Amino acid sequence: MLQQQPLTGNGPSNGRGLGMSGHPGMHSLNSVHHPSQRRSDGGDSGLEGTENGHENRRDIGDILQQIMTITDQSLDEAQAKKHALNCHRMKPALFSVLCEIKEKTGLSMRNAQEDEPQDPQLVRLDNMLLAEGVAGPEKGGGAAAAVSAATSSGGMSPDSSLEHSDYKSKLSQIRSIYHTELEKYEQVPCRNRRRALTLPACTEFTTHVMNLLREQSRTRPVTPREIERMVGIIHRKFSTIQTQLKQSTCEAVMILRSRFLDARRKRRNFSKQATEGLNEYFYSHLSNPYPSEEAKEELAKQCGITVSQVSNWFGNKRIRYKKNIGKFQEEANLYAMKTALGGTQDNDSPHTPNSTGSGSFSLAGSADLFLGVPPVNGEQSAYQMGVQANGNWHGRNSPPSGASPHSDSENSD
DNA sequence: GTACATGATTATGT
DNA sequence: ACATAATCATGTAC
Repeated sequence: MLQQQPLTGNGPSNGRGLGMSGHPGMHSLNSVHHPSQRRSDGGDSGLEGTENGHENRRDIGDILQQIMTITDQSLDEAQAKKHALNCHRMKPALFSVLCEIKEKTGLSMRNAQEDEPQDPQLVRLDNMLLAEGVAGPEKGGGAAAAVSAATSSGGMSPDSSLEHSDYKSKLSQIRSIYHTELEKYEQVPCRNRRRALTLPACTEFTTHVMNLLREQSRTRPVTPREIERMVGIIHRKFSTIQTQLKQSTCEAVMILRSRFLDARRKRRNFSKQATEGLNEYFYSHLSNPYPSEEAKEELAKQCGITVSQVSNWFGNKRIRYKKNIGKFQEEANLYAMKTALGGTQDNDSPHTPNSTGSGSFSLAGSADLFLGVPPVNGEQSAYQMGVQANGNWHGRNSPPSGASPHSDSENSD
């Protein structure tokens, strides 16, 4: 009676009938749970018309014998034999016993670590890919946003648009490779499989293995549970591949990004015209070399650089000039001359020296002031005045405090 | 290879 | 937010 239970077909319904379609009772035997007694007598009196254990034992011996010799036979012979065995009335019983033995040996349990909790590393990778604009929806601005985020802090190099598009194209290359690959490995749940026109490799492979195992379960003990486990293993393998793909994609993006940032950091000297324009402005506003925002914009346009580059340049120039005025005398002279003579160069300037505290510096007005003064001996030349009167420009907030006799207002012209 | 020039970055102050 | 000062990192001349 115990043996009867499996036959009532209460086993899991998935796997049912697969590859066993021609064998009534087979599917239920596949999922037999405690048939241990069955082996003891080999009886199975419940099985279709078995008269006695004696005959059964002979049957089984016969079957085993046939199985043992099957590999020695030709393909055709073996095929025929397989079919015959398949139809043998003892097959279901034997099958279930073999399955049970297999289950007990733990053979099929290998690699059966179930549950795969969401890997935190994978989550991180996903987030990163999303942030970099590789994963997620293709929004034209994705890559650009990442780039501008990366560059917003500092000034963009003048050819940033070039590098920009370079970065973008490289990133979209990575993106497309990533998606092509990911498609292969993505596990499309069987239920939604119809959605995809081309099956991802994972699903295809899984289906293939499942079919193979089902087919093989006709001739060797393979339980549906085992098939399920195998599917699990395959999925895990594929998700490992997926993780690796994500990892290397992240790496590629990082490399691309660092290269881009490096390129941004790379220093390229400004063109001669640009330096000239900047110097002209600087020396013609020596008393207050703080271009206003508009002046900076103007200069940036004129020199083909960015506003922040202009700011950098002026920052560097001021500090370096102040540090070593003597060294810059010749240059100052030159530009003063230039400005005085041609003046053409529209540093025309709205001489908009930065509004902040402009009033305080009037020491040496501007170009015109040091025009006539040859670079005497460095230290005392009129050029320094802008700086020297009271130490430096940044006293510009503090009133001249007597240090500058002839000044009360900034008059750059 | 070295020294210097120069654009960019960073820390700090206002 | 902007300026300075120091520093970094690279370009360039020798």
